[in-house]
Amino acid sequence: MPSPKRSTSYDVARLAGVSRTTVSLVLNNVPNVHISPETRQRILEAAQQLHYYPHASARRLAQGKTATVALVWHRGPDADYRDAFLPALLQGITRALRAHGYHLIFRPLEPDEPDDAFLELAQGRHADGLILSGPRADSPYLHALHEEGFPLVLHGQLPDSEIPSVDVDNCQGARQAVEHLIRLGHRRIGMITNAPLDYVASRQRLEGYRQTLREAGLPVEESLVRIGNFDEESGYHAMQSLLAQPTPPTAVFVASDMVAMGALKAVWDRGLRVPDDVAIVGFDDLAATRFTIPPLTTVRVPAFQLGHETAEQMMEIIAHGAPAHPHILLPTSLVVRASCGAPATSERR
Amino acid sequence: MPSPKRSTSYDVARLAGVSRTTVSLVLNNVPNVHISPETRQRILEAAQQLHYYPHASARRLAQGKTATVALVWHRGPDADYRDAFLPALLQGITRALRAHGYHLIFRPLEPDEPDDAFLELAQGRHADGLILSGPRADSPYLHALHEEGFPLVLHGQLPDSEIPSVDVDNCQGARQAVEHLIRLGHRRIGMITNAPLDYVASRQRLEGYRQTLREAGLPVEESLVRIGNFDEESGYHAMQSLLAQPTPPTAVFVASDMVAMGALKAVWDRGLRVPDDVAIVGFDDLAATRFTIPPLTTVRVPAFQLGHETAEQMMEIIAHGAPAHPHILLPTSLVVRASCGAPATSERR
DNA sequence: CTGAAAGCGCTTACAG
DNA sequence: CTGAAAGCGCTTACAG
Repeated sequence: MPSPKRSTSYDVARLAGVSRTTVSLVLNNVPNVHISPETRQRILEAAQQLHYYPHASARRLAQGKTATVALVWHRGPDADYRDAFLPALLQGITRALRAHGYHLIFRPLEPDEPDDAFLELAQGRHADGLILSGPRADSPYLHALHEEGFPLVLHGQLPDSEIPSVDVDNCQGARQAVEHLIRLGHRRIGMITNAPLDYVASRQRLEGYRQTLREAGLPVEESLVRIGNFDEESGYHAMQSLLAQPTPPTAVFVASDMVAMGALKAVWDRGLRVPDDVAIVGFDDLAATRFTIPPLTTVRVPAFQLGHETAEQMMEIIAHGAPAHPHILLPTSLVVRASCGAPATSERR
Repeated sequence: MPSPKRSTSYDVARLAGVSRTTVSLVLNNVPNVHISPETRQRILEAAQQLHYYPHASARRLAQGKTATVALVWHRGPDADYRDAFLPALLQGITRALRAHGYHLIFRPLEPDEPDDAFLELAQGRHADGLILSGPRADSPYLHALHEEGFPLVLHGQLPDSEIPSVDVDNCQGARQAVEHLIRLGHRRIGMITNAPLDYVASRQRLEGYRQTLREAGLPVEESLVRIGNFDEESGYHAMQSLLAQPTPPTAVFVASDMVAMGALKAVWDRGLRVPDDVAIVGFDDLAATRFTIPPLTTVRVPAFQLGHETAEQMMEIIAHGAPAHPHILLPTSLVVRASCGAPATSERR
């Protein structure tokens, strides 16, 4: 059964004895338009009585904007990892958008979809702007869209891209982890990356690790670095390989919690103990890190703030064109638990 | 700078030398309308040459539908718990919607928002249907919306509600957990609920536990039941209380993984061992359960399928009105790890 | 097989 | 301070 006929602004105008113009002006609270309080009141009452709600599609067409932003969520080999941040990120994004009266379209991009499948959202003007999370590369489509002036914000980074972006400060995060280990007295500190080095975050975390060693006057030995690949298994093998050396590291910075869980297991399986034989610091602060043995010291990624800041960036672009600060990096923080062997602040189980 | 002027169906019509009607017919592939292949071809080429994409807002207004569904995500005291399922659920929903050409609006409802804040989506026709996840109660608003014939699907259940729903079979899940413990030889099996009993899922899981004991000829003792409250702390206290009894249970079904993690800790802190002194089976199959000590045997909730089925339910309602099966329950499955003490299939660390 | 015209329900200069 | 009219860009009976 069709729903009872919706009332239109015309119905409200007739009932209130005014024109549709006036109805629109009043209901939208248009500023600098003085309308007598009585008229205003009459219109408000009529609208209420008729259960009138402006039709979104009609508004959008007339206004030429959708008051909607879309989040394009790339699913890659790091899907599990990124999914862990999705809820907090979404909360940050939607909270910020709501404050500006915007809605969010969520659009995951499956691995089997063409890389430009999300363009439809922009070309068909389903949204006024696109937040792109985890794009693989700066495709020509993306570039063209940006050149056209269509509002775009990257969550994450693309090398040499002019598209505004918001990301976590990967280099700083790595520094916090490594500085902490140095402060605890470690001199032979290894690293397992979160992912292959064609990922920007991977390179940045590695660079942060190297910088910190250098500044502390410690040697940077390539033999202490292994490349992780998102999952526990990669961490397991990487740690095995590190421990198999003649002089293994006494501490390892693993740039991903997921990878770190595999690394933890590798230490155990070799009959060694964390943190006594090998100290470990992770990256991300996933929920599960509180339940590992021992609980994992890690670098916290502020997912909610990332979402919030990304959406605010978008709002600024929609309102004023280019943003004041096109490339934003959010600070990380170290969460000290037991796996690093810092006794004072650890949360031992 | 404003983007270069978009071309309209009028531009395409002119370039192809036809009317806008024909353009629309061709581009939308309207069936049972025969148009000469040459004309068709000419229109397609014109559209491509002009980079023409139909304007979504105009289409929506003309067609009277948005091809959009909104997911209303209630954030309550169980926010952390539900967030764990969000990524897989979203993937299930969007995958199903996409197959029908629909988009998804994600709309979290914060605790401080009025309970009917989501109505705006329906009243303003921002979407053609609403998926409500975790509504607290069958509010009059909800009822009115449903009476009007507006497409509504519940993810979860509301007692005595006529609104179509999709949920996991909580009772079956509880049975699988308890039957497994009985099969392992346990006779004194306790239970800690996932939440207070005003939550439907809580009541159903408790009922499944009781039924299973009864059918196995085991006594149903209220002294072996405790009420959990979503978080680890509640599980910690509940388990303490169970163990403090003269004859504590040898196994406990904890109807939530999060609560079960607290319960695990309580067992350890009392100097007992899992599963040797107390066997534990959880519920949900959260990612973290693989990292607890020992890894948790648990009842798997099929989050992706829940999302997929919910969206399919919505599509059916939008297409044909009332669905054939208004209340759908999806099956759970037992994931055997180490905490239950079943040696054969355990995944010991 | 194709076109002229009305309509979807708003907003917004433009007059008065 | 308020209204008549045009316009947003499509789709869809209705004719021919």
